[in-house]
Amino acid sequence: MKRKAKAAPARRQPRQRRAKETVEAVLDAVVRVLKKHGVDGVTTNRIAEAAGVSIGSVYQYFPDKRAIFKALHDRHVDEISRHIDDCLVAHATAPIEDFVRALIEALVEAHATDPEFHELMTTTVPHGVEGARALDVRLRGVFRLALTSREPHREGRDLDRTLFVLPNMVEALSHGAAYRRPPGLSLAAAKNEAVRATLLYLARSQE
Amino acid sequence: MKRKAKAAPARRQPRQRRAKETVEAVLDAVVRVLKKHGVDGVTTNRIAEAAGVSIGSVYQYFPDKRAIFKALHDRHVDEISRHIDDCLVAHATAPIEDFVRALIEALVEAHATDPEFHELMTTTVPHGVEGARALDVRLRGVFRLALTSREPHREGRDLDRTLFVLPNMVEALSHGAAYRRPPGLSLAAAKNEAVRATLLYLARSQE
Amino acid sequence: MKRKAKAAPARRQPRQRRAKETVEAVLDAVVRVLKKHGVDGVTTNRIAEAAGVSIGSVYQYFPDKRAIFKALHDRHVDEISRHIDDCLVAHATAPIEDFVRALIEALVEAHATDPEFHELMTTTVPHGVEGARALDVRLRGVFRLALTSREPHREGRDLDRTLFVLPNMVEALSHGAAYRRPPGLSLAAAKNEAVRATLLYLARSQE
Amino acid sequence: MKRKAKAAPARRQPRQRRAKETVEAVLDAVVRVLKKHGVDGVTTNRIAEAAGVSIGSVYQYFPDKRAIFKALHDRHVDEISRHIDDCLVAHATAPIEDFVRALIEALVEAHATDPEFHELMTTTVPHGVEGARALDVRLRGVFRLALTSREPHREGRDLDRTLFVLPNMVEALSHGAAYRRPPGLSLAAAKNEAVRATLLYLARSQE
DNA sequence: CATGAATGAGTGTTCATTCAT
DNA sequence: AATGAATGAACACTCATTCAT
Repeated sequence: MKRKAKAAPARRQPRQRRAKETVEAVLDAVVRVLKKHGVDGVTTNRIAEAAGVSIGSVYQYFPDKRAIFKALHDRHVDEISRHIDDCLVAHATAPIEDFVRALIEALVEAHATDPEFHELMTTTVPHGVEGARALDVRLRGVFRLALTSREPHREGRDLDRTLFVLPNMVEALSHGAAYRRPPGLSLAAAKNEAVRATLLYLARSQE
Repeated sequence: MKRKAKAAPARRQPRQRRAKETVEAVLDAVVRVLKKHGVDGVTTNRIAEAAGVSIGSVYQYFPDKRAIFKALHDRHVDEISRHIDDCLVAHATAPIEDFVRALIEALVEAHATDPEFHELMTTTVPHGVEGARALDVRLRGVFRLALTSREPHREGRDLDRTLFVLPNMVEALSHGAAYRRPPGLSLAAAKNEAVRATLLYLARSQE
Repeated sequence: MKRKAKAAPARRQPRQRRAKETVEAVLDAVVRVLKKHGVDGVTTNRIAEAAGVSIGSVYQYFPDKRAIFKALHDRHVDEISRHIDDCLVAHATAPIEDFVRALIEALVEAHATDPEFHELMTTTVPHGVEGARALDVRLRGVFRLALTSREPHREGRDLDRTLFVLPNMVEALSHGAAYRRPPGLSLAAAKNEAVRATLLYLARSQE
Repeated sequence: MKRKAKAAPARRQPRQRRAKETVEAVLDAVVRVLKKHGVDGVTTNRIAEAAGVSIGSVYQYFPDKRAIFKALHDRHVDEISRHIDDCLVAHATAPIEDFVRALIEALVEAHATDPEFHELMTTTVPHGVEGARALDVRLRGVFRLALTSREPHREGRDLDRTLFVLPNMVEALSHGAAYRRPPGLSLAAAKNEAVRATLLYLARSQE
């Protein structure tokens, strides 16, 4: 019974795995081509070659070139989102300060791994307006959760103000620590100061 | 000798005026084309048409297409820089808090005038890495001046940390107030909170 | 000896039936795709999908795309040829006028069944030069037979002239009656007039 | 006065002449490429090269490839139409038989000049359905005029029937004489027989 | 034999740039 | 200096065809 249902997944699994692999290979290839040839040097054929697949296969998985860039941005957002979520659940019951510290450290870490790539992505690769907002919106949602679960009485104007400053501040300082530090400031020092500044604000956010 | 240099001035004045006008017309045209056709719809011929000049004239003033985008970014940076400088001199002797407040208000104002354009510029128009850093660097210089002129004893690590947080914070909150507010928060409220957060940090920046 | 020839038949029969079915399915699919997507929309993959077979199977029966179109044309020519032959044998001893009438009626009928398809075939689907001539040549042969069997003395110039006009006339008026009638003329009326005009010529063809 | 009005045409004339020349060069190039490389070998770049213009210039005058083919067909239809019109006015007061004879001779002549090209056009180059009908419709209009101007009392069913047969017959026999003759029949003989057959029908068309 | 994912040569087309007028 | 027709390198993308499964 249910033979079909059983048999199908067994075969679709490798197919989906293959697809996933190809998609990943293409996105990784974009990064490599981007670093080597610059934005204007990123052609679909070059991507295919760098990915080790045929140009036809690229178009099997992406409707057009823009979709490739979009997928790359989305992958980044997804990765960051995963880190954010991990922090959220890991410090669900801990003081919010711990969560904020962990969050900033995770974000800095994520962007410091390959700052060149991240900077190229945000400054040269065209990404839609909504793409730029995605992380901001997500961060806001997470902070809303983190705050209201701990201080259920907070709401309205006061909360809105805090939820305006926190995401923008955390994102800017994380990026800044990763690749916009003043010369002479270490990554660790920048990270610590980012945390300190954020907690400082958080402590007096509801005045 | 120097005949050329002597003969020219009489005619160069009008010529330079004409040139300036054309350059401005082209840059304004880019903005219009950008809004109407999207980034991918910005072609040099379309720019020329929208500017009311021939494509040949565009190339009289810009070596290539990238230069046009660069000039547009530069114009924006210059405008912002002018605001920053104005604030700096206007509050040279006033408490630093007054300067910070005026600065943020000026920046928010500048970006709130045409948020659609500014967001398009930062998210869709390719701008070199150094272009993205220009404002950051400038802001850092200004803050260094503002701080050291008032508190000559501040220096080293402490100062670096402050000069890391302040520019990133001010820029992010200014942009955020202009076009990344949470729904339900007014521009004025966001601006005030941006100021409050910044001053909060500033007050305890040297701990 | 002839082992292969002996062993195969038992299995070849069903195989050939299967093959015939697939070929027919493919050709029918071309017609459907042609009507729905236009000539430029006729891709081999779309044909395969519409035929309910894999693209690989299509290439099992057709060496390349042109062969598919050729087969479609051939099928049409074969069908028409069958009608022509039927008329020929059915009126082998009858007056030639009866044969001509029956022939034209059969041809009109054949093209009036699906005029859209027939018009698309002749106007948009590329068919080799020889393909276009096939029916003309066949028709000429049939008329030669029909005439010489009845009037053995006819020959030479006179016969050539008649064998030039008749095929062209019959074909043109048959197609015309099916899908190039003036507005306001019924299919039946056009058919009758086509017969009348042809018989008129035939009656005085040897002057 | 009216200086502008006078000056402009003087300059637009050469521009339009140039445009016309380019368009003609492109269409002529298509014919050459078609004969040398076959339909599938007709690429836009090859056309441009054969025409001695850049591919960019081709696209200055034609929106896409199909438009090039369409223009080629249109040019043919226009040329034929001109011949038809010439016959019409040249024999406006002469007996209709003279007009028909002149018409067929003109059509045969027109297609016999380059039968290879004309046959390729109708059998291999994709042309829209309406394109195929254009000449038929035009011919019908001309015959209507020729008939009603001479025999004003003809109308209705009778006229419709005649206007169905004549265009189809004339077109088919003209094409046939040009490149579908039976082997052994000269062009002149075919032409004469085409005329004879048409006049035969015309003489008894209103029975 | 059937399948359909993968291939990649080749195409139509764009658009930044030039240069004769 | 201004013009804008002409250029052609280069690109995104398609689709006939193959072949491993």
